[in-house]
Amino acid sequence: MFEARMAQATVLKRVLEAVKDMVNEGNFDCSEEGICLQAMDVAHVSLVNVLLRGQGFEMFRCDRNLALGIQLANLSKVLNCAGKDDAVTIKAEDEGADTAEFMFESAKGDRITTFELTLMDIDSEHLGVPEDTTYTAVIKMPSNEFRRIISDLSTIGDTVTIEVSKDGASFQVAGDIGKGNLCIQSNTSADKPSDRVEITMEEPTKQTYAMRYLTFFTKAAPLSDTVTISLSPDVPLVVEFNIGEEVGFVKYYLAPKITEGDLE
Amino acid sequence: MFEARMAQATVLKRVLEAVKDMVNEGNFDCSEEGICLQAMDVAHVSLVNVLLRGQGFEMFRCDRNLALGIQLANLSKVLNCAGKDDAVTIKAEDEGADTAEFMFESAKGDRITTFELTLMDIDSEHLGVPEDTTYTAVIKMPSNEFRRIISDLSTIGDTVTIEVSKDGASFQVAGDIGKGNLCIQSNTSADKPSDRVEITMEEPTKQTYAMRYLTFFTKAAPLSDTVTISLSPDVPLVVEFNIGEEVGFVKYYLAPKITEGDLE
DNA sequence: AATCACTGGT
DNA sequence: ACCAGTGATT
Repeated sequence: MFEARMAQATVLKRVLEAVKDMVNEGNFDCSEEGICLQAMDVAHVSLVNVLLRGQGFEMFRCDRNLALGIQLANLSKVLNCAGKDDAVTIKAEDEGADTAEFMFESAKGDRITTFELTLMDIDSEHLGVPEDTTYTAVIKMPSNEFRRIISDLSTIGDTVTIEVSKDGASFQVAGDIGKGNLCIQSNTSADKPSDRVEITMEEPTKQTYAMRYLTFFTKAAPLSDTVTISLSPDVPLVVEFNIGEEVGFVKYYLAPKITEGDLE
Repeated sequence: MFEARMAQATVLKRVLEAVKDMVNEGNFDCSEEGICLQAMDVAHVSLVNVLLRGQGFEMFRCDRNLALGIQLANLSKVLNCAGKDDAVTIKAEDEGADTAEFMFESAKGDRITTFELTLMDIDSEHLGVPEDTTYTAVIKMPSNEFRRIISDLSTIGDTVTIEVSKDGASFQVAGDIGKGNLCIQSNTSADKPSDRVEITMEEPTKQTYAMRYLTFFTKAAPLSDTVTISLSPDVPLVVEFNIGEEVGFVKYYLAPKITEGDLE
């Protein structure tokens, strides 16, 4: 038996908003640790890794590990039926469950909605989620600022070069109408901690990425006030949004583009 | 070398909002006087004349006259990447520059964005901007009120007749669903000077104009609290928005429609 | 009043 | 997946 209750269904809703445009289907791997989803986008270019820890739930019970194979568009539809302040309870049988139940309860308890979502068998492709990598450059900034940067620059071109040097971090783009270059500096003294920008650099780093995927990644901004972007030469970029203090995270990975500079 | 810095990028942004729907491309003529843009709409029916005086800038340096040929949609895209309180600096080389640089600096100075916009050669068609004309009727009113009048009346018909007489100014429209007639009177005693309406009349004047272009003209309303509309029989109407005290202006010209009345 | 963020619709 | 309209916020 698997059963978990989350006070804020909107958290789950936002998680789905953060992945559904990129990934069609995935296994929600339930274990004592929590619920984990790892999947690649349709083009197998980028990877998303979601964890909702058991302790982030009001109630969490997982007798045996199980994988709930879900069409994300369907779950998203279901979650859109949750009210503003609804709590959500997820239930599934242990053995060969072919449905999962999602129950929404309004804050006042005067409305209960349940959905049974048909599960599917999904091959859990082996995904090489990079672990314990150290990065040569890390940028922490307000997630809305990151979203704005990507949205602005995407009007100019479809690849972005991120360069971290002692001068700060710069986002560079080139396209038909011209070039753009946006620089930000560390700002560790903003009034609100969530407005702060922290750029840490082991060594100067410059890599190029496909804008399209970074645009997908910014869909997770509503989950978190801040985002952390970690890069190193020739290894996948990580864009990480933490959920609550210890509730979980959404991490995206994206390999850099091979640029002419790399061939020299 | 041309270099100019304006404290409020939003002024430039609004100027572009005021012209880009009407005009596709134009030369920004830079001289010691300032930056001037004159262009006709795509149908060559109306004319827009923008001046940003050098003294309206925090810094203005123009060693030689030069014409920056710009696709207005592209510049508008770039300006939309400016933050709310950003300053903007425009730079171009003197000789055969094929790009212009637009640099935005956030108020706190912790974010700098630069764009290099590709320039193009644009034939400066000779535009007969009417000068030193005296008008038989002039209406000065709050720009939002003018915007509202045009927006309201445009739902009824596609031409508007403006009539200034000793009774005030009236805007008349006729269409399938009926007729509209909106009258305003001088009101020189409103608390806020910008709320005042001043109608001055040399002689009674009545002319008809295409609504479509007046609607374009109202896009400049965010630039100025007040608008001045000047008309005379059989010469182009002028709709003028001043920018700041002495920063510059946006003026639109539109020839009256030949109406049956004129043929009598 | 204007800008931004969010939601819902195409 | 994008856009536009609406609502909240400064």
